[in-house]
Amino acid sequence: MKLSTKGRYGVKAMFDLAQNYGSGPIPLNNIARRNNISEHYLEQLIAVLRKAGLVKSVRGAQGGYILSKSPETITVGDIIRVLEGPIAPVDCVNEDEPEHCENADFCITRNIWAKVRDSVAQVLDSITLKDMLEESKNLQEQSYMYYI
Amino acid sequence: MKLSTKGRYGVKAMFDLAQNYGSGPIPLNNIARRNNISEHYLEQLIAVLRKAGLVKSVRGAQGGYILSKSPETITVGDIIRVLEGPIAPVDCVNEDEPEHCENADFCITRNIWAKVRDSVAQVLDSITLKDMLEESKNLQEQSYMYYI
DNA sequence: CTTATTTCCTACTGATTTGCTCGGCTTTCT
DNA sequence: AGAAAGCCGAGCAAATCAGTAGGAAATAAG
Repeated sequence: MKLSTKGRYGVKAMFDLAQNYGSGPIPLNNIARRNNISEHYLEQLIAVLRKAGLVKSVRGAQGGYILSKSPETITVGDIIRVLEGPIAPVDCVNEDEPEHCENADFCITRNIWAKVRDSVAQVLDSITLKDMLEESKNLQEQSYMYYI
Repeated sequence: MKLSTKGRYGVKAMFDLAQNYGSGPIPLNNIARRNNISEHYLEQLIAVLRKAGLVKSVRGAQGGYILSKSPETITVGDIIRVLEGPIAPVDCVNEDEPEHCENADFCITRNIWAKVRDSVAQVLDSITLKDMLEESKNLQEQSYMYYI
């Protein structure tokens, strides 16, 4: 039940882009440096995000990446699904094309995995990049208060 | 975010033992055959469950395995934790000993993974083997009704 | 006492996934 | 022209997965 670094790095990178939303294209090496991620590896991940239409790229000098939609319209679930595939603890409850299983109708464990899938999806789909930006602002205010 | 076969097979095997609870020790080859699992492989998994105290074994002819507690006191979460380790989509929100991360206090993504962990744990910890037995009975009744 | 049944234990293995690295090509701004 | 970026494909070491293989020890039944 672990997430791979694809999903983790992907969410970090997208959050970084959200924090810089409106400031033009952000070069990948900036994102990689700020988040301690190998630039070459992140390149492969963001290529997937680009092909899925979540980010746009600007080539050439002063180029970089931009969110293709505003932060409130992108959820963590969107990012995870692109990088990790459909949310499902086991293949027989896959969101897209559930693997066929002849005794699915009578399978008790299957119902459990469906519940897990739904609860994970509910959490991930309810959090937008904008929510994260706001939470980040709250945290900063709190730590400011702490030093008064 | 996939469960391995360890968790899946383990829950199936434990549910099988729950269905046979009170009928003395159940030999492993029966469980393996009923659930289409390699007996040798299941052997390794049930050894872990035994060492964790979830099942008891009876050696020798007419031996086998028995749940060490009644089905209503064993949750799916208990089984998964034994076979797959602590529930956590990433190590920094591990239930037992979270991996140290110096900027955990300011990490926004960390909060997301903690929410995922909690929602998964909530689902898995709320389902006991007895719940599964009852659901199984309901399903059987429904399919009986269907044929009247 | 012997034999069949069953658990217990250790080691090995092929396939797949993960988490990268390396090198080079193309585009575009200055 | 040159530097700064994205784009692309190949390769690779380590870990994990999902088993196999083979036998030793315990116990019930005959």
